[in-house]
Amino acid sequence: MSDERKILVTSALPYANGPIHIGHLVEYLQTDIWVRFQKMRGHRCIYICADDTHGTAIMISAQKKGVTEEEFIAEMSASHQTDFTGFGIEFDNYGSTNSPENLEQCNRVWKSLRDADMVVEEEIEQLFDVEKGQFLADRLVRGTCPKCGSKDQPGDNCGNCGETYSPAELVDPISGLSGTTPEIRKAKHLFVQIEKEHAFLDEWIQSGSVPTESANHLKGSFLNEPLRAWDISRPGPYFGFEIPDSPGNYWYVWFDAPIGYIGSTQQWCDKNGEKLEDWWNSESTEIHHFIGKDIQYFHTLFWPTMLKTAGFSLPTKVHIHGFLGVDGEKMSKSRGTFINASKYLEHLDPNFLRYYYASKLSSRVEDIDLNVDEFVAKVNSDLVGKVVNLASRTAKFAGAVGLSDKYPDDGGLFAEFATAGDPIAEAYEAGDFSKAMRQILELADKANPFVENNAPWELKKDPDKAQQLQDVCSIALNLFRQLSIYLAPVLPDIAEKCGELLGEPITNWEQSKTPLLGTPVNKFKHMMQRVDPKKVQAMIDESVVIEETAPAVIQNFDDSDEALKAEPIEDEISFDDFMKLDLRVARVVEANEVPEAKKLIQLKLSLGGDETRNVFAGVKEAYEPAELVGKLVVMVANLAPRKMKFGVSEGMIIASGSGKKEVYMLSPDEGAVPGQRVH
RNA sequence: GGGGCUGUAGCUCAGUGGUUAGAGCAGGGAACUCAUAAUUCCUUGGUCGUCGGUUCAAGUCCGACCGGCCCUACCA
Repeated sequence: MSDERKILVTSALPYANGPIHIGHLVEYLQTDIWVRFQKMRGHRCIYICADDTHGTAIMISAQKKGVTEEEFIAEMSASHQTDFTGFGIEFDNYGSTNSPENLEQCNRVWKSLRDADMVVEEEIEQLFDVEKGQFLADRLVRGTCPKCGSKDQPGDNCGNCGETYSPAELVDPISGLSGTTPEIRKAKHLFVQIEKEHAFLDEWIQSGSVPTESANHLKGSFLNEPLRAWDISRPGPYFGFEIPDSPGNYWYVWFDAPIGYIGSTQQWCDKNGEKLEDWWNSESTEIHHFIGKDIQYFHTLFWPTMLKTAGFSLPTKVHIHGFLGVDGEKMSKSRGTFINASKYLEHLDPNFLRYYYASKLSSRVEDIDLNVDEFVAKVNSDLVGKVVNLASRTAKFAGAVGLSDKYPDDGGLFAEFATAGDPIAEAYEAGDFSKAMRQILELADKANPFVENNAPWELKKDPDKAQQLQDVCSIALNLFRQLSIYLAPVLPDIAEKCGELLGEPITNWEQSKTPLLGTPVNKFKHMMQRVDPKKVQAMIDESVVIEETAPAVIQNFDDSDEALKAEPIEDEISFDDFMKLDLRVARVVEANEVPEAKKLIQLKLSLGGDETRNVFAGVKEAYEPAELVGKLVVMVANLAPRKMKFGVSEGMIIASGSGKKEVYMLSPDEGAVPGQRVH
């Protein structure tokens, strides 16, 4: 450990629009473990994070709550930090993107982009909500497609004809904020031409700073064609920083968020008498970002481009992780598996989750699954049964006499454990925590048989064997101490308790190489409770989100509000509006496989007599063509025809569900005949 | 369709081209009682998705196919 490294580590900045949940924690725990590991190895390592506080969503949430944005983000930041502290996540600095330090760094990066002639301006026609006094993001506008006349289309492209357009081209646009008709206003937007750095990115992506699988993905997608200029401005009002040389315009939240890494570092430097340049402009400092796969292109395309242009160091490594699932499914509020950090802490020990995640995380960009049964079994069996048990079963025999003065012959166990420290450290370094945990548990599996074979409980019965008893316990406790050192990045609490038990704090990895001798052994206290499955269940039960105002009559139905939340009810329409929609009962008379299509089935629908329609329906994953023939369905009969890849579709079948396999066609009760109108 | 990833025991996963493919958990049997119904020992269980190819040698490399996931294009 001669070469001390200087390492700056970040986790993605949590957005100040909601509480921390167990999905977020995959990232923060992973990063915290890595940072603690580096610190134990004697490196200079700082962990930098901040709340990501800007953007439209924050404005809307603050408005809803009736507080200022500043009040809103202050409260959220406090809540985030409480959660992080509760899980033992220790930042060296936790800042905010809404800070003077960050503004200063944004200005600096911005000036560099200007100087490098990376920024272009373009007038864009955008819709303005007069009532709310703000420009509307594309997704906040709906209206009629200018090309095909389909109603209720989003502001960026038509779901019907596929035409892309600007929201200003929509016919009869409606604001999603106020429901009023917005007016067209021109606004100047600023774009960063990252295409200018395409060659640099091609090379950087392959440099080893990005996981291979991500590099391959980027190479085959974004980098395979010219990179689109990045729209980094938003017209006011917008909660963010106003662009100094473009009054009335604000930096888009994704511009100032990553710069928040630097801004928060600046804050830390100011507090600690350090120079920012030593961390962000130094070849001897490593920079490691930990992020989720969903935001990789910000961190692997835009971010390096910004850093390079502004003369900052490039990331040494971008560690990318997958998403968290629970029991094989996405986290779900209705199932109670969307668990907030604070809710977890009400019921369970944070160390359980720290260990469980560590035992699942690898250096690959893979989703991990929190299997509830496995969670209980693994923590109880590995940590309580094997590791902690080692101390629990021997400490009290040694309490009276302490540890032996001379390390006894243990058949090479201590030396073996000490040697194992190197591969374990390698696994930690690579982010392969699951491998590290496996190796540590292998050691624990060698320590327990040692105790078994030397039966201290038998030795205790014979006063002549007192020395032997002390020796056996000294060995077992030293082995336990080695395990605690190796687990310390994951389980700092266990390391601390081990330090208390044996009278010497655990602070450094190298302590695993030398046994403790001749010191007293303190009274053993339980180091970790077993996981109580009942508490896990209680946590899940309390996390279930149900409809608040369910009328008494339907209380027996436990339908969740998930579907409604996913797609809120549309604005009110008049009866005339409704009558424009011509729904008809139709019979499927033909259903053909479209071999090249992934989602579509070609249907011939009969409205009775000779009236038929050719319809492409996106139900391939949910229905077999054969089972559809003869079926009565409900179709939109007067929908404008749409040209699709495999032909023209002349209508739409009514179905519910989120798509893919979750598609449920509606069919009439018996007696209905094709051609009948539905109203 | 294009791009990326993935398929090893009931479950979660290891397996630098080289002896009869491993671990943990779960299952079965026994021992022990120091320990938080902890521990230890023994044991059941796999055509390594399928088919080809390269090689003296393939779970491992290559190709095709089949299945799963993600992004994207066609969810009227």
